[in-house]
Amino acid sequence: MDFTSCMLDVLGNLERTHTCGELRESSVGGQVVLMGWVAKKRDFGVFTFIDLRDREGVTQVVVSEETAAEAHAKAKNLRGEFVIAVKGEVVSRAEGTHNKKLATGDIEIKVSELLILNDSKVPPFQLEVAGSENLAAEDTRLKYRYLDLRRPQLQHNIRMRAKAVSKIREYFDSRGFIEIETPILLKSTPEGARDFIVPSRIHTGKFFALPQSPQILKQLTMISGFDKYYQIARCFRDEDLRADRQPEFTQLDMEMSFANREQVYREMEGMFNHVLKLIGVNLPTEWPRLTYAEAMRRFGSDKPDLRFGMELIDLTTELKGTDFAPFADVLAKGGEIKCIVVKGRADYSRKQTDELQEFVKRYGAGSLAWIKIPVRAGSDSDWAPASSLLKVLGEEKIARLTEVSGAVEGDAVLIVAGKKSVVAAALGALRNEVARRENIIDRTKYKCLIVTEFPMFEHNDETDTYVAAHHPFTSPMDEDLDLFKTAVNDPSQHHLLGQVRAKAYDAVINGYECAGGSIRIHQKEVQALNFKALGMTPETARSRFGFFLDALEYGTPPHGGFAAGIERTCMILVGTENIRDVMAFPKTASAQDLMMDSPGDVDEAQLKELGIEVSVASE
RNA sequence: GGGGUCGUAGUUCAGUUGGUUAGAACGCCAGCCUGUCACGUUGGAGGUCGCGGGUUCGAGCCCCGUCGGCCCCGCCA
Repeated sequence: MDFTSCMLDVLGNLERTHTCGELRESSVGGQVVLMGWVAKKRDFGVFTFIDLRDREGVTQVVVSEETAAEAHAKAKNLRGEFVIAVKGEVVSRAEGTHNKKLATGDIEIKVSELLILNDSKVPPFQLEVAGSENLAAEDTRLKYRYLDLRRPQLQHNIRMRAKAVSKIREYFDSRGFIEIETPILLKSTPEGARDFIVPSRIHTGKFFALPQSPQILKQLTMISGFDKYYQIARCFRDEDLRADRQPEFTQLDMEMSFANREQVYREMEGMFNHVLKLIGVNLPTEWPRLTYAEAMRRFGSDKPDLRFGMELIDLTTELKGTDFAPFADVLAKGGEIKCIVVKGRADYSRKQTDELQEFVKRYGAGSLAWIKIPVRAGSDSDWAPASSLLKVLGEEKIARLTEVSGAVEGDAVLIVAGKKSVVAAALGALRNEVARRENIIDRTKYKCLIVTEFPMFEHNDETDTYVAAHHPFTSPMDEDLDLFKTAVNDPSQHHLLGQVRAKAYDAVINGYECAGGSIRIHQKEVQALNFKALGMTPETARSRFGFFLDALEYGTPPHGGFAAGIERTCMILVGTENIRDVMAFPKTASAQDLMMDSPGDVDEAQLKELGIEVSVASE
């Protein structure tokens, strides 16, 4: 037993009357009991100020030697993060000692009794520091996540998340959707992301898999006749992490029968509009729609941030027939040359354009060409745009490109040439990067849209095969059904698969893909066609999805739905770019939990019982 | 799988061309203080410079390797 624990008090029958965030001038004169953590102690000898903190706020309490000698003696022993209860009178603060920074700053508690309910070690980092840049490094805070969560910012984020989920339930309940829980222990399907697998003890050598999403199960609830389903579903994907990706995450999962795309859009819009009201944002009842093709053409992205313009401009036509070899080469291979215009940055330095060049190279672009149009000073006869392409294209061509780009004096034009997918990826990312650097994004704006008509398949260049762009139950567009049949059944027309569009869609807010979904295939013939398109034999399809194919044969209604990322939605609600800011107990970028130190070893006995032997590959 | 970047006191950081005893602020500990709220004030403690190896008379600094955090590409139906 150490020294401090000898002097701990017991709570007994004492009951808290108020939180640390609610007392105001109107409560003056009342007797109250507050409980919380010591955020700060200011000792003045004969009296002591304590900032008492709980989840609702901070209240200043005063302990005076003169009026409460015993409590004052105890207060001497208080340290940061001690847990205390104080009993006392709410008093108005003296003239000139009000604290405007505190919601409770007009009053304080004149303590008559003080209980030390628990002590605390000195925290490994300071919970309250001025400026987020002085916060302890994230790994330190993650190791002591329970302490980091005491910070008002994280308290706010986690509570906002709870409110968002509550709003989602409120919305779907009111719309006649039924919440149905689906199993966490499922069967592995080697499609898509890597599964987390769980060994079965009873069936030694067999494994469950954790859901990447409850996709098939929610479709089965439609076949079961529930008509409208939703679930706040935990999902697991064993893939590498990012600032907005964790191995386990939560999604709002919904599905509805007898619905067309517009009806699903309405629920998607309705839900987000309901949730965004939490932060006082009113999104349009009907969101703008953009086809995938148009989004890629204009923004180089299937999740464009519409809070700013800076759209991609096509220079391909203007450069047809150029004898500049790199461009001619690109055009001969069916590639394209596009640009963005950065307003007012004709003053980009060599260092800055070099940095932007390095940036686009990450996306496979060979280089970044530029034109800078200086502001003409009076009757300057030597005035001319500067360009990295001046020598190879000539002054006249540069002038033409400038005109086509729409750039004016003072602007910079950034040009990328290459394969269509590379140009889109590089310029789409560059558009966001430049907007961030130039600080042209209005953080008070919320811009949403629905991206429609995603491609049904993506081409894999390495294997020269087509893979499902969404998932293998996504319905093709009615208009593309004949094209789809031809592409699948005529091997010589296989490449047409790349042109088939799906009834798939995403909801995008401020450049974040917040939800995605599709109308599903409900007819077994079309489903069989799709498996064939993906290179699956009927036998393979049966072994993987037999139960589902069986179900499709018993009167499956037309149906569709979507899934929305809870974390990404919350990131928008609280204005963070870090997914860990909206999860109570997140993992690091290497998929570890620094607090509980997981993943960890298991006992040899446990492995034996499961019939598992671990052989770590030696190097 | 690949790339970038960071790692110095409990925390945030500084540390010059490789050169004496590695510094600052906050925090912590002890004392003083009747109105603070970033309290003030006096004094004090606190370091495996991520880890291992190498070069050198001498390494926080240079080289090689390794571990970890963050970010990005691939991946994420």
